[in-house]
Amino acid sequence: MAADQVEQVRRFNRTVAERVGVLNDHYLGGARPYGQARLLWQIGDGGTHDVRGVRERLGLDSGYVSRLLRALERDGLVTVEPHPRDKRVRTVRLTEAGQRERAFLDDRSDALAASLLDPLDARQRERLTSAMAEVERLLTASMVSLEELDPGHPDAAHCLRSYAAELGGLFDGGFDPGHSLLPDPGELRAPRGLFLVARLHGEPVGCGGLKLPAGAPAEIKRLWVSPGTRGLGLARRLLSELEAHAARHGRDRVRLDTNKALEAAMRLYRDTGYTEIPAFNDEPYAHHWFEKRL
Amino acid sequence: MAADQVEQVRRFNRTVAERVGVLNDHYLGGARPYGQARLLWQIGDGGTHDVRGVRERLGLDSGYVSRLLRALERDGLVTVEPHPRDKRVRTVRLTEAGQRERAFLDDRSDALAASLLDPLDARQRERLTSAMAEVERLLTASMVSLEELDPGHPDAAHCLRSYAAELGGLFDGGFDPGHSLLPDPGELRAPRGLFLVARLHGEPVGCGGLKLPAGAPAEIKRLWVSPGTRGLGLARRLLSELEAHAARHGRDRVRLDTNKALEAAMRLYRDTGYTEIPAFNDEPYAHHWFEKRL
DNA sequence: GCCATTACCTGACTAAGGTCAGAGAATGGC
DNA sequence: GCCATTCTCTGACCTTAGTCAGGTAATGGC
Repeated sequence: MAADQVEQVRRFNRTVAERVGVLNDHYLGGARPYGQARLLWQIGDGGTHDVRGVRERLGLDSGYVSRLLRALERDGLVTVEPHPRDKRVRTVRLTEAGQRERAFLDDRSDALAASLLDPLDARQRERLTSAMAEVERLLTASMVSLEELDPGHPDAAHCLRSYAAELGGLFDGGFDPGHSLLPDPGELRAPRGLFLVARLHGEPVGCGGLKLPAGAPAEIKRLWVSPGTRGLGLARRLLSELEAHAARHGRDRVRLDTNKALEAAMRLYRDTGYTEIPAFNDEPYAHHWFEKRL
Repeated sequence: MAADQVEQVRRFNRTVAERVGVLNDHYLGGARPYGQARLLWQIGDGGTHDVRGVRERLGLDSGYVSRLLRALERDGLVTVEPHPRDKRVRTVRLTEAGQRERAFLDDRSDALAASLLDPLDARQRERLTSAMAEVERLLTASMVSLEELDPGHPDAAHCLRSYAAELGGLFDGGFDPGHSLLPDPGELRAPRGLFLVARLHGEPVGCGGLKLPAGAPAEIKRLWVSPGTRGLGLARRLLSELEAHAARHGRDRVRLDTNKALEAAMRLYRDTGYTEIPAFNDEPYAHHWFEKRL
């Protein structure tokens, strides 16, 4: 890794995290302690929420949240009631005053953002916001982790279901994995193959499988990226990781088949060094076959 | 201001401040409390520093710093000694253990930065770091504030000295403000004119003066931006602010003269709507004269 | 030599953010 | 109906990051 890139990231962390933090304190501080504000924000704007769920999303201690809720209750910003169906669980909702407070915090946040944009001219604002979007996008991409999972794992299954559902909508005549050449994802289990799941904040957001048939090229299967995380280069990363696994298992070629409806996928294959070859299987859903030498 | 830009800035603040913060805690937390780490960092890598100076740069309470120093001293990371020439002042320096600790924090910071870059491919790293540099640059630009100061104010005087020193190096035959048409910056004092100083973190980093002669167009003088803050659009901002002042004082034209050595300045003038006109004064250091209708 | 000022230290205090170990009530599986 | 589990709450406790009001020693201007 280039040292000047590391240095740039460090400088960014220092200046931005610090300066934005200072401004944050200036604009939002004083109004309400950070913990309470976070809670207020998470509870949202009117609906009821399980305390449990809120706690989980914020990753806070149960006792701590309880105390924060008492504080907000004392100030008349929230009401807490037992869940109608499970009286162990308690639900929380904002009162009108709570919604006003939340709107106030919202305004302060807007004011903070505006104070950053205000001294800049139109062109600079444009450049700042698009650079911010880029940083955000790439940081998000870098928070995605890949993990080798059993295809039967709930997260893997989730991805496979999403994959099938999406293809069902795209292919003429739908898609039924039971009719494909890979009716059983168990073929993507060691030692006959492997299955990778990509996660963002713990949620599965993509997957890819590799078949490792004995004495034959490895084969990419079930490459999928969730709609919300496209454009992060995730498919490319899954693909290159699967290729690395294939190489580690002694294969010098990787093959795959794909459907004509999957144009973005085919573009990816061509961009990353795959070339189209004649059909090497009789997968009913495939129109194109590709190969790459590793 | 565009609402979607405000929204983008807010999203950026949330995700970046939070995510980088979390990673920061993960990598740097536990090692040493933030306050101590900051102090350790500021004391630097071997030399001695006045406690006073360190405190000032970090903007911390004297009592607080004293306590932090005691803690670092207890851990054998720093030694504190009276200043040889002024025994009220105390100087602090890192011990060897302190330097090791600082190097350790340094490594952790590098590891943090690397952990962000690591999952990305070369192209993405390139894009991330350049977007980070852009964000940093523009946020720095937006932290610059303009203030109307008396030209005799120490910060104003600092800018004027720097201006003269720089021109002295650039012009054939040097530059002596005493020989220019504005020997006395007092002409840039209300009601005959005004003087703006740009500050970044309190330090003066640029200036610009406006002469408001009765019954004549306003005149831009002494426009200067410190070398370290060039490329932030600061000159453009000073210029447009001065023009706004001129308009507020009822002028419909602004004029200025400049030296042929100041190519960047002339580019700026042309870019922002100035057109070259015949000499309107006999300024000995000028080769070009410009005017803009407001 | 006096005295205001400067630099630092100490003690007392505060608020926020958080952890941990139960207690108590409700629930679900058997 | 019993019992382990789940969910929330409470009390006790801790660390960090400060702030504020003096106190002490050294210094510099007069």
